[in-house]
Amino acid sequence: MPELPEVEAVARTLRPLVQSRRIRCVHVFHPIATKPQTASHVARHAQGQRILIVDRKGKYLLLILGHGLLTMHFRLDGQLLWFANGKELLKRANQNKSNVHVDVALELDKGVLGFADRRHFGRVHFWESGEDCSGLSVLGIDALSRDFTSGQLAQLLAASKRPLKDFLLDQSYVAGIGNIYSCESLWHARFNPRRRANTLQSQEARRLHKAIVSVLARALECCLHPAPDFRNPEWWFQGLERVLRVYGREGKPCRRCGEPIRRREQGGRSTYYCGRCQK
DNA sequence: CCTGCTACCTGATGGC
DNA sequence: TGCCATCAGGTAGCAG
Repeated sequence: MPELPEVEAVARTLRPLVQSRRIRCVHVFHPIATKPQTASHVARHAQGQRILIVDRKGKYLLLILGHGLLTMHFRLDGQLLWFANGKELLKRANQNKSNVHVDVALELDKGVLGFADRRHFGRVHFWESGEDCSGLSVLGIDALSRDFTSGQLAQLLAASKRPLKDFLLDQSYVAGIGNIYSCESLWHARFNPRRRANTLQSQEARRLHKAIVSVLARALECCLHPAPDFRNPEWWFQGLERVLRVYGREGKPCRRCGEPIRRREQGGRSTYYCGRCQK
């Protein structure tokens, strides 16, 4: 569940389920999911605490506890699951037959929250303070926050010589944009992904800002309708293809000018763009 | 400091 | 069918 809109939809859906619940017990089925922290570190510190706030920063989901916080990062494929109680968790999770994979589970005073990622890229960590989490403290302006204005974006762009695509993927400038929505934003704003950030005029920065905000807003709407269904281990975001204009459309005609969409490796990732109308 | 590359993992898909 | 290569929405760590 990768980029900002997906994590935001998860945070909003999760909030009423866990806010002000107490964590009775932490089960770490696959300790790789807490690396480099140990399973017992996470379990010991989280157990017995109340979840005060469910928050999101960039692509991080935060559970603010009475003391310290849990961070969850889904990387490429991580997801949340929900079980009625500990009994149901143990019956269904990680049994050969059931095929329900769970890496970490928080048994609450009502219900069980599971964190699952078969690929084991995703992570659950405990921190005394958010500042201790390097991935969190390095984040720039959150793309959904009020602070993300076109003026702020213009300033950041002016200070970077990197290609726009790389700039947008770097979470320390603007947090939350990933491979899909960077492609989408650049397509909407009609910028070539290789264009250098500091070559944008202020008018152009405004155009990019508008594209990012509208792309993320539309994706968030899509992610919320229907909302994630944590009870169904098969759940995933539906209908994103509907809102995507360029990502994954290699060879298909550009929806603006008809030119075949190209795919190119940039920064080790696939970038989709129109060679004719993105300048 | 900045930038670019690789490793980290598993599963789905498509060509032969 | 089976086997192999390629691809996947992300980031940490390291070398230059």
